[in-house]
Amino acid sequence: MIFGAFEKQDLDLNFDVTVRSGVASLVARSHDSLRVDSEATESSVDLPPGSRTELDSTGGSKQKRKRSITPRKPDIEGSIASDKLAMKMEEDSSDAGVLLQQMNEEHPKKRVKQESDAIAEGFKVKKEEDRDDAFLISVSTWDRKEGKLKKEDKEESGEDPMMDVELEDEDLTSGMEVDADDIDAWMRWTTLAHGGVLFPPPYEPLPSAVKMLYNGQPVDLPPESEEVAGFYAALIYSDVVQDHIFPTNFFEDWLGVLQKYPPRDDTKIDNFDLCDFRPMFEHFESEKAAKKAMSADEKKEMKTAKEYLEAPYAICILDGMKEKVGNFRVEPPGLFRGRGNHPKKGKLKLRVRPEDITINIGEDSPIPVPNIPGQWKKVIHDHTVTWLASWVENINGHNKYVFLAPGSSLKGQSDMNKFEKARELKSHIDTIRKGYEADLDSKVTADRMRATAMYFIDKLSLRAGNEKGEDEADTVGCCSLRCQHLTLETPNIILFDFLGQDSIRYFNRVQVSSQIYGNIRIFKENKVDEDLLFDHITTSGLNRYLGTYMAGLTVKVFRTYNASIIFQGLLSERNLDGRSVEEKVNTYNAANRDIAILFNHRRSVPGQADSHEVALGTSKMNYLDPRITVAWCKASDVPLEKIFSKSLIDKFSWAMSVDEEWQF
DNA sequence: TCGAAGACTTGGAAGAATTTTG
DNA sequence: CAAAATTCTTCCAAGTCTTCGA
Repeated sequence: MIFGAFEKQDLDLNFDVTVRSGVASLVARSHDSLRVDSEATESSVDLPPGSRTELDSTGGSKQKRKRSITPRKPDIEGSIASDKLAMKMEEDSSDAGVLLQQMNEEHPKKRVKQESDAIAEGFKVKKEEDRDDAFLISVSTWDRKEGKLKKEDKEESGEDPMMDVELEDEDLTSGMEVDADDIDAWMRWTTLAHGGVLFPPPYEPLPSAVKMLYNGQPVDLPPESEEVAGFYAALIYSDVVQDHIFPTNFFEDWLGVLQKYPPRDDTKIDNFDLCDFRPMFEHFESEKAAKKAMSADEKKEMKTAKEYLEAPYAICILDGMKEKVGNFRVEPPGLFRGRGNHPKKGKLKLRVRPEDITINIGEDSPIPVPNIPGQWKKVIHDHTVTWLASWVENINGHNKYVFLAPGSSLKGQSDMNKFEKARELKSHIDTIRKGYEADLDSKVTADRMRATAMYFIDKLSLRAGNEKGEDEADTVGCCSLRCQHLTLETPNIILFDFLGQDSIRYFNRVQVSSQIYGNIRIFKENKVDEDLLFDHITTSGLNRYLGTYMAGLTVKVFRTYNASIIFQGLLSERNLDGRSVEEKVNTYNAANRDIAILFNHRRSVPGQADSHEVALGTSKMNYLDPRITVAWCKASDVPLEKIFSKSLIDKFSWAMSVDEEWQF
């Protein structure tokens, strides 16, 4: 009895695309076992009952819940005081070496690793050295942050005069009694030095021979409007432009720019159909070709120059440790590429200036100087957040942040916390399942809806499904499912068909109990297609309910939990004795694939419109506890590099030391 | 109490780099 | 060897969930 089968033809609308190594179907027979059938490999595996709830004795340290108390935040906002301005780093000295030196002078007790030779030369650091170093750093920082080391932690931070100031400040200004322990819990760093963000180079006007045509005639555009025209010109043959919304939004915004910066030859542009961007497109193409045709040496030289330019921004010093920064390059202007049917796609994403950017940095660290003219919007010293810089993008008004790289200790710490929380769910899952099963026939509609939603979240790993606005793509998750997204088929089959995150289609035919089936029929009664299926529940209500079972439990934890526990079960079922490394890797990938299919992780196949294949990377990156993989590799003698790329090994450095017995 | 703002994780596309194939 | 295929990295959009503020 097949439950929730992905059928080949369901994976895309018009094309017969082969899902190459297996179409898996999730088979749920009872709440105690989930089965993943891999049709193509003709193998089916069952998790032994109980394996999902097996308790683990190695349980990690209980992490203190971040912000479990809600005292008023200390006033952390700073200003660009004139004396600080004087301390600004000089353009060519704002590199890691200088940052390190400063940190050493100001915090002599925070032993900053002296690597003057390597770091002073920044970009010249050899890759291998760099990696070893990063590994050492993240391990030691991680130790420091372990809950049991908190005492030491406190003593250490006590050495920093700024911490004392913050604490006193808090005690004075808030009526609430907050002990130093609590403050400590939501401080994410003590000292932080960094080089700010790297702005893209200013726009360079096209050669005068390259002009767009309007009504067949070349138009002399000023650089400001030429730049925006160029954004569109680069896309004229691409798929993103082949609908109505994109060009319409582009044209509207471009007309706005043209009003301010009209053609110098007084051409009046008001009809999009008369615009011919092909000369610009061809120019870009030939530039691309020229770049491609460069000799290997030239390419290498350019790369080195780029790394040299970026070196001061690529790392920061957090609590005395060198850490990689993630997205230090400011997003260049362009046309907004919303996914799916986004009503704002094609709109102009403006160039970000220093005046748009808030810098978050340690009080004692030199304030970086922007690499283009201008002053930062403001400089703050917020120890409770992990971002180095932020700005508001103009399309949706959302905040954007510069964070540390995935391999940093800060990110590694959160990542480990995430998986530890998922492991904690193991000891509550039975109670939770009993709870929602009992509520499936509740007389209270809200409870019955919540129970039914929980069933989908638990069994199908659906996302929570927060409410979305009119000015966003119409996508849904569990709580935002509408009647039109579920079709009932006899006997007891539910057909799910909706667009999830990134407008990826979720199509699944699922056999359910008559209780679930009946519930859905009731929830759909007297409603139209556009009505909410679960109109008596919300994501925040659902999360509040989950929180009563386990502190910090939310819907998303179920995804992490399900992915990791099922994956581990799949791996442990295969006896790999005497198999070649290649066969073992194939087994691993098959299990990974089953998870990716359950989670509906897909990517489009280049060239073939609307056709998708299973993507393994997302689950590996976000949902599968890396310690499962490390332990499996050790136990089965498979080099980790066969499974994790360099950047994943870096990201998961916190997980490398588990032994082969380790269990999720 | 509730909508908006804020902070962080999750996600696919595109481009770059590397490996395989012919 | 080149080009095709595959894998990895970068980019930045789109989620989740918490906190803020009226």
